[in-house]
Amino acid sequence: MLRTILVVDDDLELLDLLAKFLRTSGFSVFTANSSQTVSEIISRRRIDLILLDVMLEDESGIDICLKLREDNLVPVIFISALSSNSDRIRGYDAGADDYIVKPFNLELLLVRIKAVISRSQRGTSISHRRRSGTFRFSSWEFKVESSRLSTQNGFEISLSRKEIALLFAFLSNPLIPITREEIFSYLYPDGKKGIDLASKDSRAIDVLVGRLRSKIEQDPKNPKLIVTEHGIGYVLSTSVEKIDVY
Amino acid sequence: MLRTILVVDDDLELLDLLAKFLRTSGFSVFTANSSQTVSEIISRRRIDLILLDVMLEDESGIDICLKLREDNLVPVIFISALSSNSDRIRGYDAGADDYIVKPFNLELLLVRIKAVISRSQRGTSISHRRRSGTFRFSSWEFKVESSRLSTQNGFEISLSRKEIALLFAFLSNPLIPITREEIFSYLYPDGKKGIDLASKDSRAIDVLVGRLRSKIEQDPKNPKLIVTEHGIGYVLSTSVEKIDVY
DNA sequence: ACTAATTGTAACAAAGTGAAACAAAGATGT
DNA sequence: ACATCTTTGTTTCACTTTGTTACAATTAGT
Repeated sequence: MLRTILVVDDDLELLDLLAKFLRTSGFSVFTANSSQTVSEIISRRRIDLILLDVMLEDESGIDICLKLREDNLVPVIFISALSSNSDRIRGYDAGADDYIVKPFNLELLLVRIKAVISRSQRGTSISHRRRSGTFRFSSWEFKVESSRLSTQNGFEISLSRKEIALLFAFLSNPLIPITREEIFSYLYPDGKKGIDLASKDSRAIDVLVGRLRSKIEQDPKNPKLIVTEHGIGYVLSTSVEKIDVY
Repeated sequence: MLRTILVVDDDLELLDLLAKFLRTSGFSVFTANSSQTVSEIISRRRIDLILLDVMLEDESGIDICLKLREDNLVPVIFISALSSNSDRIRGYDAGADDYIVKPFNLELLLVRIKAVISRSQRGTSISHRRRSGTFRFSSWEFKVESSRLSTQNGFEISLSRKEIALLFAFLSNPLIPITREEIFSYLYPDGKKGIDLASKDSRAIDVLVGRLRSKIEQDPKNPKLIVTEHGIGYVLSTSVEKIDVY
C-alpha cells in the first residue's frame, strides 16, 4: 500500500529535496508551505504522516500540531533547527510522535518515518503469545497454557499460582537438582521479592515443596517424584515427556 | 490508566535509576537484566513498552528485539551508547519504535516514552471506526458490534454494559493475566472514575468478575474460563478465535 | 556417639479473593 | 413524575494462598 506523507516547510529548497527523496523511497508526497495549505490538504486527502517544520512564517508548527490534535490522530514528526531539550519536549507535548533536528541524515529520517507509520498501523501488545504445550510425567499431565494438572485419565487437581510455577520449574529441569535460588527465580521472574526471600534464609520454598508433594505424591512422607537433594535443593526424579512445549 | 514498562539493562545502577524515575512518573515498572528474564516477564505480564539496552551481556538487544518481533507488537525503545547513524538504523530495522542515545535527558526520555505509548494505543487518522467482528471461545461466541454473547448453537444470554466491557477486556487479552487497574481502564476509558476506584482498593472488579462468571461458567465455583491469578488479577484461561476483529 | 546443619511439618499470621447482603444510582415503564 | 426494576459499587465475613516461626526429624561430618 502506498503511504502518503505531507511535508510542510517554508524553505522551498528543502521541501523539494525531501519530496523527491521520499518519492524515491516509495511514498506519495504532498507539500505545503503554509498552515492554510495544510488544512486544505488534510481535509481532502488521506494522509499517513505529516513531516512538519517547527518554524514556519505564517504560523508555528507547534500551533498547527496543537490545532490538528483537536480532532485528528494523524502521526506527526517535527523537523526543526531548534535542538534544545526544552524545544523537543515542547514538540512532544504538542502531540508529535517524533522530533528530528536539522541537519539530519536522510536514511535515518526514513527509518524513523517508517517506525512511526508502522506503529500507527499496528496497535498494541495484544497479540503476544503465551507459552503452550503439555508435559507428561509419571501418572500426570500438565497443560502449560491453562496451567492445569490432571491425571492421565482426566482427574484434575487444583493448584495455586505458586504451586504451578514450582511445578513448571521442575518440569523444565527434569532429573536435574535445582537449588532454592533457582526455584525463586521461577516463582518471582521480575526478581525483587525472590532475591529478598532468598537472601534471608526463607523457608518458603520448603513449605511450598511440601504443599506440592501433598498434592501429587502417592505417599507424601516418602516422596518419589520430588526428591530432596540434601544441601542442594530438590530434583524431579522422573522423566518428563514434553509435547509442543516452547 | 497505569502503564507497565519493562526496563532491560545489565547496568544495575542505571536499571535502578530508570525504574525509580519511571515509577515516580506514574508507570508500573518491571526490570530485567537478561534475555531469559525478558521472556519470562512478557509471557506472564502485559507490557506497554520495553526500554531495551542494545548492549547486554548475554544477548544483544537487537537480537532480543528481532526475536520479539516474530510474534509480538509491544513497543520497544532502544537505549544505547552506540550513537552512529548506522547503529540507529540497525535498531529501527530490528523493529524499534525509537532509539535514544546515552547519556540522555530523563524528561525528554519520558515524553518520548509517552509519545510511543500514546501512538500505540491510538492507531491512525481514520480511527473512530466502529468496532466489529466476532470472538469465539470455549462454547461461546461474542459479536462486538451488537455486544451479544451467545452459545455457538444460538442461545443468547443477557449481559450488562459493564459485564460486556469486562468480557471485551478478557477477549482482547486471551491467556494473559490482566490486573484490576487494567480492567478499570477498559471499564472507564475516559479514566476518571476508574482511577478513583482503583486507588481506593475497591472490590468492584471482583464482584463484577463474579457476576460474569455466574453467567458464563459451567460451574462458577470452580471457574475454568476466568481464572484468578493470586496477587495479580484474572486471566481468560482459554484460547480465543478472532474473526474480522479490528 | 555426638554435634551441627539441613529439611519436614504444624500452627499461625497476613494478604488476597469469593460471596452474600445491602445501598445507591441508573434505566425503564406507566 | 413516580414506581419499579436493573445495574453497579460497598461492606462484611468466610475462605484461600502464601510466608514465617518453632520444633522435630534426618543427614552428614568428626
